[in-house]
Amino acid sequence: MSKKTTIRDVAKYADVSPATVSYVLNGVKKVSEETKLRVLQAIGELNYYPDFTAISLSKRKSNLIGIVFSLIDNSFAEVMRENPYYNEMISGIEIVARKKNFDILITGIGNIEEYRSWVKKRNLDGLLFLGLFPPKLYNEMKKIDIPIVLIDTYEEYTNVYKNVNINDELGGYLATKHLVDLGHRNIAFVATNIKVSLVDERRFQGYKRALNEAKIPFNNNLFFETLLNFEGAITFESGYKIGEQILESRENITAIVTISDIYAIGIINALQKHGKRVPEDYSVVGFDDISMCNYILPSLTTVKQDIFNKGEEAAKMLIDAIEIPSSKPKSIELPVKLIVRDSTKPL
Amino acid sequence: MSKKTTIRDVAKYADVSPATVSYVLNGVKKVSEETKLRVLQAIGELNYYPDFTAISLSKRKSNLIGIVFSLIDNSFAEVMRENPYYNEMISGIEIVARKKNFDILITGIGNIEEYRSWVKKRNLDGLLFLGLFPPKLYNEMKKIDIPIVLIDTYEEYTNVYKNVNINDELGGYLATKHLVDLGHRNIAFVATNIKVSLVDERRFQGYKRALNEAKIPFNNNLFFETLLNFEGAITFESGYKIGEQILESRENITAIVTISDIYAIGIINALQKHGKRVPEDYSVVGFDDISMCNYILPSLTTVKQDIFNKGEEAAKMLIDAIEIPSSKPKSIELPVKLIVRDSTKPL
DNA sequence: CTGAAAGCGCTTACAG
DNA sequence: CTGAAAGCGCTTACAG
Repeated sequence: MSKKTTIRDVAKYADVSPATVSYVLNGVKKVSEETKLRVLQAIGELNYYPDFTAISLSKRKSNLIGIVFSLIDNSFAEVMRENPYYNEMISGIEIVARKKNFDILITGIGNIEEYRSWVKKRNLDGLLFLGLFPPKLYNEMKKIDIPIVLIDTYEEYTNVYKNVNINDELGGYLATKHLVDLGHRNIAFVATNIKVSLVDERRFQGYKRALNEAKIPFNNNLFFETLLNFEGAITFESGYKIGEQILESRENITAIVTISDIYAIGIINALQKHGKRVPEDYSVVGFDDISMCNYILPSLTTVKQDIFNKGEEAAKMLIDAIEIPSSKPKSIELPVKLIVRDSTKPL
Repeated sequence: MSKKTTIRDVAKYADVSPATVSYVLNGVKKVSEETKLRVLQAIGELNYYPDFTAISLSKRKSNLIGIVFSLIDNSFAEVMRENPYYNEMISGIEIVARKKNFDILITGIGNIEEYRSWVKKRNLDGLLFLGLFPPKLYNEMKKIDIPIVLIDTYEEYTNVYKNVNINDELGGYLATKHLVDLGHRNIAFVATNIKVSLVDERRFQGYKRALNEAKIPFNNNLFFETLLNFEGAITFESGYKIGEQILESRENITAIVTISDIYAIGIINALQKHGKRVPEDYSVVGFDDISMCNYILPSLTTVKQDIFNKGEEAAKMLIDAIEIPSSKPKSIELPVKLIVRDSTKPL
């Protein structure tokens, strides 16, 4: 194996100093056209690629973005495993990161100590947080002086960090309004946990607004939560269990609003396995519009959000913040849209 | 913002040289118990975290593993987007990487030039390739002197690199045998492209072996391919289209073997939308056993592979190779298992 | 057992 | 417009 080509080799070859090579590489200072050409040619002939590690060390900038997942069982396994949601998001992030010459590092964070050491060790330029984290972590974040963009989080943190969200309240409203318009009155709402997930809380507000407008009183027996703490993932399995609870309910439920397509699919499966039909017996609305929605029977009515674009926007925001460090906290709110398919029908 | 704590600060605080701090950090050479204690304490009190960038530069080792996806449209978007397969795999990789103090960098590779510069720039310690790449890339790989583990690839490359696979031939055999045992004779086989994907080719061999054993002649009209080149992703959509082709077939097909659950689900959807029933009119077998298989109706009979474990094994193999560079090319073949659910029935 | 010094491959005031 | 030199934060022969 040959020795690595360094800036010094290029300098020697082009008969200039390493500093000059660095100048042309960085487009800094005025280097004469003639010299620049010689250097560029040397770079080409020697097949030279600058070493990012060295650049990071001397520039104090790594061109590395960390994507942080909340953890379960010491791996982001559970969170990502079933839900194509995260695939899409990461895809969006990656595409803009690469365009801007950043690489992405993915990790799950199990505890604060792990987080702290990880960020410090790697000299990350910026961080993207996906989803919900324990409050302690947000405090820890403040101590670390790099740009952070939060995705799918609300409330107190919003005022401190940048973030990108969708109009969750409207999403909950549209889903519910759709069912109300179809004549449904006993509409269940299925969330993870609205105390813990402010995203779900907003959607729940939208649900209540739609009921309110239709003069339908809120009935707490129609409200279902799947999780008790931060450690829950959205899985088909927990959707399925909620489906069974709905079957046991005495509230004469005819329609169901959920905060995730995964839940909706799990619920529908439970209903169908117990001999109920969708949408004849129950109308069901999902949330997200993952591609699968089109390929189950019945196809799933859902609130669409552009997850890929969410990833893109978050990455752009972060990279902007990295490049112009003065930028202030701000929020982007992306639109949502109701997609009507075959899992809902008039009562 | 306070200045970063360096090894020098620690050294000063503990009243030793930076070299000594480095020794205790690396557990190298014998440092006296007493000195070591002082250093450790200084590290704790100053809240010191070694800078990986600096370590990388001086050790010539980044503790970074690259996960490389094959690309479409300049992002790994399409490949990953619909298929939870990759989630699981990455989860498995991440969990062992983190345990061993490696971080993972994710990228898609659009062209060779991009690949080359990416690997060189980042001083990656090792590479994991997911899926299929153009032959040119394999040649390029050889030139770069770092450990590589290929996942889901076969043939000439196998002899050069390490890789982890499953017993694909057996998978194809088990799926087909199951249908044969149920009395089916006209069994379709759906692949991406067996010229391009040796994985699919092996499964196809298994399919033919099962037919052979049952004295059923191979009928080329029962063989369906979805892709024409390297650029295809496995999507519900292409499964759906194959489903429509199957409906149009005059071969009196009663059963279908596929190389992916995603295809199977797309196919079933097409069949159902056109008024056919599964398994009454068609028995369908998937491949992979993604979690969704349990939550569609009918639940999907499939060939299970442990994707998570595949990721773990690949990461272990790679890290071993990084730590003991002498290790030779080798292969791991993971088992497969038929999971019978409701999408298949006796003819 | 411990430390001074050179080096990893780049960047960047500073001087000319 | 160009270069010598110091520095980024570590590691590692080498010497003692």
